[in-house]
Amino acid sequence: MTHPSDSRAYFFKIDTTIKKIRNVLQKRFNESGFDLTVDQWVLIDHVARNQGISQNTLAELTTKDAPTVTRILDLLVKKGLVERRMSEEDRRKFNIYLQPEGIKTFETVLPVVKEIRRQGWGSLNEEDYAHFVRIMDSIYQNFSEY
Amino acid sequence: MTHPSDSRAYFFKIDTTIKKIRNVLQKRFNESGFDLTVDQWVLIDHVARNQGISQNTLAELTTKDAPTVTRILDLLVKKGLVERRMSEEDRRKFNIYLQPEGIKTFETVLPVVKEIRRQGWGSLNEEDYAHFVRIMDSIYQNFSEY
DNA sequence: TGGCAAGCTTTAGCCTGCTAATAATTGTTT
DNA sequence: AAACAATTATTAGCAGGCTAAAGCTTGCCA
Repeated sequence: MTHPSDSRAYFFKIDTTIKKIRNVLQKRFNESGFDLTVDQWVLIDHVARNQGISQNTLAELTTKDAPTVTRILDLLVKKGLVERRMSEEDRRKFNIYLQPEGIKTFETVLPVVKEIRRQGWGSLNEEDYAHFVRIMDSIYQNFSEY
Repeated sequence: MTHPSDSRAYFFKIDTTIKKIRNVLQKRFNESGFDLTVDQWVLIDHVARNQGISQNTLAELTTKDAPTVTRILDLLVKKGLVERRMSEEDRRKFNIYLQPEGIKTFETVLPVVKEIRRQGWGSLNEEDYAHFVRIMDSIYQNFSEY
């Protein structure tokens, strides 16, 4: 291999790693009795930190597309974790709020997620993190034209 | 942030990066008139390099699950790119082969994929690649118990 | 003011990822 | 040899990612 990019390895490695992370999260959720998918958690996490956020902004922050946000919110509403309120200023928008049950879920799940994050990072250090961020951002930027 | 793992940043960054890569690949496929999804390409790539491979092995190599491999192969067979042949030694297995049309597709698409790999890696160097591999493998290993 | 473009959300349709269950075949064990 | 376990692939069902198109609402502009 003359240059790293000649191998499919780096696409594959990223793909494999994120799959692993998602699997571990989901399994831990299931073991813990959380009736929640990883992506449902991602939305809850963002809503908890941005009560009243619009679906649009939610989509931007999570890099999910609008239809996906709609569907995940449908499920969360059905579970009673989240509420859509018509925006006062702009009737095209919904403001999304956690219901009491959603707040409870957030507070219950967050420590578990944090623990998994720590476990995944393991003994990697600040310098590794700097490398990681620099490399991932670089790849992203190299595709910024798209 | 006292420790990198306290932030959701690294899960998110990996997720965002792989999404970006997939989007770029798919758009370039579409622009180039390839009637092919990224995951269909991944299977073609592996079959091209391992003619006669079983679906099971294909699943392992691509870290896809068996049902997904079944469905993607169904599509590739329908497109006439790939062929399932019953295994002689073990009638539970299929051996997968590229059809002439599939070989043509492989040879046409490969240069485009290579170009995108190079573009994504940009001016990152061998040392960066070593960091990248070490960090991603480390994360994966930290979850190896699962 | 009336019309038209732009923005927010939803719907529909396809593809992929995951689990659980099933069918068919092979391997093992007694 | 017969029963049982393991392996390979498929089917079904739910969830999420993507695009395209539609319905409302808002903003702009003539």
